[in-house]
Amino acid sequence: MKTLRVPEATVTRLSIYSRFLERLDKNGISNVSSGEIAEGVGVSPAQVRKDLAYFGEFGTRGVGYNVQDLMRYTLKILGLNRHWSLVVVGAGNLGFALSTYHGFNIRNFNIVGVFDSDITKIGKRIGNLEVLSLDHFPQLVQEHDVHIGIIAVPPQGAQEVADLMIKSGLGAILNFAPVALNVPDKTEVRNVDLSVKLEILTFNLALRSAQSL
Amino acid sequence: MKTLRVPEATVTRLSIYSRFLERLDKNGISNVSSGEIAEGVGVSPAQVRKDLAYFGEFGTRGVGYNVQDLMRYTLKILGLNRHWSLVVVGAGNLGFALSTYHGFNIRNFNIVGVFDSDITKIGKRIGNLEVLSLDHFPQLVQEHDVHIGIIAVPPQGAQEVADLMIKSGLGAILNFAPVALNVPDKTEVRNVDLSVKLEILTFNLALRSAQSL
DNA sequence: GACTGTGAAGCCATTCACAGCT
DNA sequence: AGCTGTGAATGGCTTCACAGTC
Repeated sequence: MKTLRVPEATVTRLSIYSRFLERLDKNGISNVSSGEIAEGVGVSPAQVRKDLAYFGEFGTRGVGYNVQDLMRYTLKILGLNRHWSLVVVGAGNLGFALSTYHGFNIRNFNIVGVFDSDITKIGKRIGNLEVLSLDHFPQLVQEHDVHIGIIAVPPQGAQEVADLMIKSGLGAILNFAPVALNVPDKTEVRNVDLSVKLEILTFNLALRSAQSL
Repeated sequence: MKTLRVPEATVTRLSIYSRFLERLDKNGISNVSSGEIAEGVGVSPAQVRKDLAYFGEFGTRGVGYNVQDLMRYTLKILGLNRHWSLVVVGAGNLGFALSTYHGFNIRNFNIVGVFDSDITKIGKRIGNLEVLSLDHFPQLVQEHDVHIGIIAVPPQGAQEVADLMIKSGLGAILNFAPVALNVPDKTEVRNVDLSVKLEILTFNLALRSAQSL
């Protein structure tokens, strides 16, 4: 088997390209060059071409790329030629925001369950869902063929939730809790750490004011 | 002047180390080795030492690092030896969640203003803040000496908000809108793109099921 | 003996530059 | 002439391996 080794940064940009292409398509633009994509998303043209080259030849020399075709290819590569059901654990403010985040729907993601261990939150309505006790977690995951879970609980509870997710058969976790999760190799985990991003900003601001002394 | 060129990945990890060290400190642990830090946050021991080496020598050979000292150093490096006032633009679900996110307070970040252009949201209470019209934006930024703004509006409005932030004197932006912002070089921007992270997961899940055919 | 600090090596991602096609 | 596709060159981050210190 040809083992496709693609840099994660490339996958990240592919996701961004695909959204940009959707925008072009919606605006009725049918052809685009690597330079225009680069301009639109803030990378170099060579980078765009190299990224796409990992997956095939999608363009026409001298002309560029067909927007609709390339859009479909990128979506397919990202696995977005199907629906994905998601579950969210944690019905606090962040969990609520994620459960109702419109950006997910647009990209074919569907939240099918929201869970919390806090008895005061169970039964609460979020959109057309009801917050459930974690007792129902494994069953709902099975019924809806869920593969991805989102963790939006405080750090102390995150590992326990991850364990439950893995035991219930999820293959991928998006973790918003600021802790390193311990999971088997086969489980894909990506962290979104809100404070870290802010601290990159403060680092740079602090550096800058130190330099101007 | 010695120009300190530090990889962004190093800054990211520094932020993670510092939080881990806070946890150790809270648990009364006073000494730690690079191996223990590595274990705790999921990187290699050499990486930990290399990262710290960008900023000085903080350990004792044969012994390790003093937790409290190293914690303070890392916080200082990240610019967290002071308070930072933040403003959030966008009082939708995401803006609301960010405005009330406890993780920010813990790290010395303080949300001092939440704004929206939607007249139905203005006046709404979020914690002890009131959602304000953008008319008040420049004034509040000045009064509270704000340097960092968070964008939590739909993609169409993001660039306009960024322009206002820059005109009002902010030096750094954390952008949750899934678009590339156009800003002058001096303005620091970092993007948090929720869909992108999910799509890295679907990419890997799709890849995996393709490989097992 | 244990663990840090660091030059060197290795590895990976990005950029360059140009051949190839329309 | 214009733009893609790609091998080669570059640059940057991570890992290695060991000298230095307690």
